[in-house]
Amino acid sequence: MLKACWRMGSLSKGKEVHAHVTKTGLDSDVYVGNALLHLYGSTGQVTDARRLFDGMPHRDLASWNTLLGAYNDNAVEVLVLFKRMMYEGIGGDHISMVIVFSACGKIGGTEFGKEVHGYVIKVGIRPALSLSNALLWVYTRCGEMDAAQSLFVEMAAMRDVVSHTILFNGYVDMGSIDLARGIFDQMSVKDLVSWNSMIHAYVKAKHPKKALELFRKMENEMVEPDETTMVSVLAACASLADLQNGRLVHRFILQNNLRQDLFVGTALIDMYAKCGSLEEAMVTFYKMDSRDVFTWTTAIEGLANHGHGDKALSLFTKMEKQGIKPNQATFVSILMACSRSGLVKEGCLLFKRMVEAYQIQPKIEHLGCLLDILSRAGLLHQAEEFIKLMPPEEKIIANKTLLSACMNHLEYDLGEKIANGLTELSSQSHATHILLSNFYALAGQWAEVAKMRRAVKETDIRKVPGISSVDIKT
DNA sequence: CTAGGGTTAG
Repeated sequence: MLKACWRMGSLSKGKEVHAHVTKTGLDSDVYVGNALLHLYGSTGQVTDARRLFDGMPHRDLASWNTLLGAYNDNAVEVLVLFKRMMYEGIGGDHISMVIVFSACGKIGGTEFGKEVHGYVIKVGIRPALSLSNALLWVYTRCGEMDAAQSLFVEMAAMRDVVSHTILFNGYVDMGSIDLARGIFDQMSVKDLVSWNSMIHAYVKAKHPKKALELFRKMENEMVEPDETTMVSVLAACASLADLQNGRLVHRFILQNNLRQDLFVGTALIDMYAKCGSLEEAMVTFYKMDSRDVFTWTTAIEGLANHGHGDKALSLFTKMEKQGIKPNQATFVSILMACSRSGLVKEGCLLFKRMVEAYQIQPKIEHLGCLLDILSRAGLLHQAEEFIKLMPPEEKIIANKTLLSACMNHLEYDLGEKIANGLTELSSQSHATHILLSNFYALAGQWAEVAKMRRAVKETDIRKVPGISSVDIKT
């Protein structure tokens, strides 16, 4: 009965059964208890699962494993619970270990993983395939590809699709995409996940054409794509700015009855916006029946990139009204919108709100946007003050931005101050010398210009084009 | 009861 409930994912029916079982006293049975645990765990009711577990008169290993499984999204809780298991003298089996290893991989800590590995050897749990795969995953997640490779070799007799996929994804994370492809091509059995992984790897590595090529190959081999495939393929179209192809993919999604979930919807919005069709992006946005912070941020970014700062702002306001909490990426988009559209006051207020109301630590992207906003508006002294708040390693680039702004606004005095600072701060970079040379030329300080030209010649033998002409933006 | 894949940012 309870099995039927969890297969249907019906929590309410399960609760009815739970009540009935409690009345008849059947709930003291371990099997019934475990079934209930699974029901709550699989429907995301982790707190209920925990309460039930704590109140169970009898528990067996399956009860512990089921609770571990319920905590699968919370790696720290898994490790805490496992420590308690060891403390209470409950020896885990290979199922517990798979969950625990997975948690170690998510946290990325090798120490605990190694500790657990030692425990597995000590207790003598047979390294079943699932356990070896989980360990393989821990190694790849911790960047220990040598260890992963040798474990993979040890597993030669029992490797499956999952082992291969874990290994080549490890190489992808290291940036060795060709190595990854080599493993992928050698796999005699490929499933949906391995295809999706390899396609996505090309998208991540900025090889969108190869991603699309592989997608076609997947179709030729009659493997049915799913939503995850579509997200990667849409991202590939977006980075190629290939609207025709993007529309074809959209049609493909509709024709094959693939779900337009949050991921697919967001990828569609991004694709249309990046391919230049803001209208289709916004139609997609408004058609979606649920939207999360990614969806909103993507739409705001699209509006910003198309120069609609005002619309981006009102969408941001709408988002807040709907109770969606913006994150740091949202603020990058909205500040970018302000910077592009010259919305000085709004940009400053939003920056303030980000720090004060949302307690988001400004990252260099945010600082850069605000600096841009101030510089373009000619608020150069405020920009100068602002640079003082930036981390030292960003000050050079920030001062270059400010110096360019000084040139655009013909602010020689401040410009000279910045230029002097830059001469001291800066490494002997070409770009800096050229910028300084241009500034001094604009300010009519020919002695300094000569000095900078000499510096340019010293740092590079190559002739730098354009050095003798002064670029004045009008 | 367990393991591998997906969305935002010059």
